[in-house]
Amino acid sequence: MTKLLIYEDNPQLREGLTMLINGSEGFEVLACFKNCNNVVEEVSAWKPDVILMDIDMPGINGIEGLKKIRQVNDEVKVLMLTVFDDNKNVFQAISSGANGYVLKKTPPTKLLEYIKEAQSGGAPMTASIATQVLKMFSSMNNEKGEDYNLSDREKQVLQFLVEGYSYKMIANEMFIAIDTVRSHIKKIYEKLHVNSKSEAVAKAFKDKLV
Amino acid sequence: MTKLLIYEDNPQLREGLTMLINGSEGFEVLACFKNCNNVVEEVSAWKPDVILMDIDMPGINGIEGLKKIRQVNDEVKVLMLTVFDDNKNVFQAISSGANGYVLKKTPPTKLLEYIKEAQSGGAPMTASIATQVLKMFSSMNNEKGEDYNLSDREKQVLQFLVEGYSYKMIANEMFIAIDTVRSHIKKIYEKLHVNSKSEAVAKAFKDKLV
DNA sequence: CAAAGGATAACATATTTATGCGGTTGCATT
DNA sequence: AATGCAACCGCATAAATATGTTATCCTTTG
Repeated sequence: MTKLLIYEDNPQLREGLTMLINGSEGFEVLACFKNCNNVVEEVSAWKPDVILMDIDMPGINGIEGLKKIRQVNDEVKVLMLTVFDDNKNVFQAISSGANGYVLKKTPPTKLLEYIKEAQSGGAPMTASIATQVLKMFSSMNNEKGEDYNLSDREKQVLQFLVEGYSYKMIANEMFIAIDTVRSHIKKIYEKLHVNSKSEAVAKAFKDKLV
Repeated sequence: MTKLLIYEDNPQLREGLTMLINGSEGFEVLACFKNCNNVVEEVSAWKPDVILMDIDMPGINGIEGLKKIRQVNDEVKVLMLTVFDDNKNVFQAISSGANGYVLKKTPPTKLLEYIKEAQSGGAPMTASIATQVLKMFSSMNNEKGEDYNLSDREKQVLQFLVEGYSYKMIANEMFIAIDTVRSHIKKIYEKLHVNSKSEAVAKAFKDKLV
């Protein structure tokens, strides 16, 4: 039995969803709310498996509600409902920990499928949204490149630099003399074409060496 | 009618997939190949709607094959098939332009659904993989967090630090005395709770202050 | 108006870093 | 056997950095 909570400000849609879901084998709507004002308490009290969360709500919107939930509960699956598939919300919702993102125009049978998919750890998304997510994903990817072929030891040293260690501390951590640390670092600078600690650190981040 | 190409080195699986798909209403396997050596030509010649691409193949693997395809064709949907749901491949595949990523153990009926979903612009993924994608997505976004409320001038200075400038250079760039640069940097260190240039740089990257 | 805080600047000093040079050892490839 | 290379170590020196203290000028805000 999949237990749900519904957050939706529109009374018609709220009723419609409730009837649809309660009328389906294996699903049960525990409660409905028209805003997220007490979302944390409600989720704690009802312990649902899945939450249907409308995005466009007056007061605390769905994304804010989701964030509140995630501050105290990483387990419950949250399926975002929305009319529009606009980029900004999708990104926000997903990076705030939404488990799925579906349009309200999704046909009833499909919606039930999505709920089950969310419950079992999937990431149900309307096609148009899935495409957006993949686009964002691949566009933000940075296609590293340079190798610099640092030796193992050099990589370790660079790691320590990135973590803010001084030469002395690195020498201690690695059980080598400080002059050896110097040697390594000089080599690293040559290979990365830099000539200061902070440049090396910056390059390490930029080039995803760490 | 959904037209497919299949790339899969294992003969049994290749046959099995072909039979499954050809035996289903609305699907047609145009051709099968056991490697990606001529993938570009083959795709151009057959013009499939969807490609099933095994990841683990000898020679040119599925990811490389995908990349080759994407260099000349952004339209065709590519569904990656794999035995393992290991992180690295998922990331690579998606950022190389895969439309979906499913495990080979996916049951036949589900697979057909996935194919249709891919064709209609969706992003079909096995649940475990979808979860990974969302995790990556949300971890890489991070949403700053700390504010540190650096003043405008301090932000500028930090920016220069990140770009590897020395105090002297910063003083020149900003038309202020080097001692003023010191003052700013001391303030920055206090606010960021660090005490060296490279730590500040690292923190700037980590917290996306730059 | 007074307080608060940002931006500017100077001076002093200890520590750290960058860079040059030199070297030994041990392992793997040729 | 010879070569190359990573890893190790030392010494020296100039430059840069970190830290403290103090002080002026200006704008914002209660």
